Amino acid sequence: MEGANEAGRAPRATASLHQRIVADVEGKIVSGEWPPGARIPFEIELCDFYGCSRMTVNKALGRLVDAGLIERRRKAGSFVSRPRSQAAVLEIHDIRAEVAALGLPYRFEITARARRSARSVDLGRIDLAGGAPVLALRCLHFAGERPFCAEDRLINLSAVPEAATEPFEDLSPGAWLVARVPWTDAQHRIGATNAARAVAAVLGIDVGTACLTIERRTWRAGEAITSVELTYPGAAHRLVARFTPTS
Amino acid sequence: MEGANEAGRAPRATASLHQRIVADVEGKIVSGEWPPGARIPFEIELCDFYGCSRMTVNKALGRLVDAGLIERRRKAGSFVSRPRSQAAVLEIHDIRAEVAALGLPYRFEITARARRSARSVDLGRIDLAGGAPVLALRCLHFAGERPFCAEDRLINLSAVPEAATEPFEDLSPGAWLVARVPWTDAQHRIGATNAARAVAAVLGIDVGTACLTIERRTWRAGEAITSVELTYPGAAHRLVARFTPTS
DNA sequence: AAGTGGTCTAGACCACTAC
DNA sequence: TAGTGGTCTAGACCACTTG
Repeated sequence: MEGANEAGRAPRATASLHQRIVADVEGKIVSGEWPPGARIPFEIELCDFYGCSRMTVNKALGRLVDAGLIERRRKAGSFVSRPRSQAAVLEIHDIRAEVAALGLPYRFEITARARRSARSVDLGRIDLAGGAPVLALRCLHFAGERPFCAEDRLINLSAVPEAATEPFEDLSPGAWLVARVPWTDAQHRIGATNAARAVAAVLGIDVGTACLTIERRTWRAGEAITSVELTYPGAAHRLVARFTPTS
Repeated sequence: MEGANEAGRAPRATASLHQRIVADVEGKIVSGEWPPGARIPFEIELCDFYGCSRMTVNKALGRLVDAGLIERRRKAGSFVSRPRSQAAVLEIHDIRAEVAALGLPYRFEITARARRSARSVDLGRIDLAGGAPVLALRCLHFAGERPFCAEDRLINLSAVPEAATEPFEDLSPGAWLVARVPWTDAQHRIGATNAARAVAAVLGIDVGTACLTIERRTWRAGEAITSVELTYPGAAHRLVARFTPTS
């Protein structure tokens, strides 16, 4: 075919044509040349410009829709999106990896462990019926000699019965669960609290020190798997998130 | 064509065929039926199964690659990805929207405003050469009668000269920037700090109260746009993030 | 060497919607 | 109603990688 020889295998071969179209249009948008709300060329115009078929242009523009950079309306055309809510991708690293990133040796200790039926105090933390069997764990993570993070976790033993007999010697409860139990949904709540006496004691900080708390609940197919509250000494820790374009 | 009549316009018409293929494969993966590392059917096999052309299957699998659910290797086939790092999507709402979500009336006040050349103290906060013109703003956001969040912002006037004369009457500086300046990269740091006297005074809280701090820096094409530090009274605020599968 | 995915085409029909 | 995007096809060639 003519188009294939003319543009599809163009000398700048390394990138495919639809990738080049994506990059070109993206460049026009982020540079401000095509500002939010502007109409970008119709598919047919881009076909002429790049000397390719409509499918190729359509594929490229489809990716830009997925990326949230443009919106398309039949008969009207394609328009540069107006940014709506920004979304940051917060990577949830394993605590071992967080400590390793600091260049410090990592270890953890299980400081409390109890198998029990879910009590009323648990029900606010994990999405269970009263009386369901749970495993309650407390765990302290160290970076070098210093406590790095205190963990308070509930595991739903109906969903993960193997946890009852797992010693958690090599892998921390979090790492063990991630490796073993696929999750389909989860929720985070991130906040700041003044360290209560008990937390201050285990973390080796003064009472009242600001701490970053991360509460994470995980479900698989609607069934609660685990709920964990992580407490980091505030001065010693920052969550770092990388932005992604509107999505 | 035979395929088009048989499956393309099937009775379950509402979703397109490639969307249905995406949903089907995604279901097999998240349900665990196709565990991480498993090979999924070849394109040709899926073509037979759905009675469609290779392009349609290819489009669907391409989306799953983008979503990080599968990886594809020529000659070998397509495989369910092994989860790497978990990532939570943290939605960065406009503060007005956050307050509105609480059902409270929103307003903000600009409490300080200065145009100056970047000083050494600024350079740690924003990615600029010394002497570059910046706009320094302090802003207080209210939920009802109570202070909700204190904002301390620097704007690079080389990148956004219009900010110099913008009164920020209708839109807060953050909302104004989001609407006006497309960003290409940004970074967040989330931490906890004990309220210093100045912050405690403006937020109406006791000195030492744990506060959630969010530091956000934004760039466009490598040029710093703005840097903002938001301080929320810790007890009054939680960041909520929703999990997404591996990405 | 064979088989897979990666890409592209030229055309088609349809649905939606702006005019 | 006309024009746009949404979707799909049947075939083709290529590049890569595994066996």
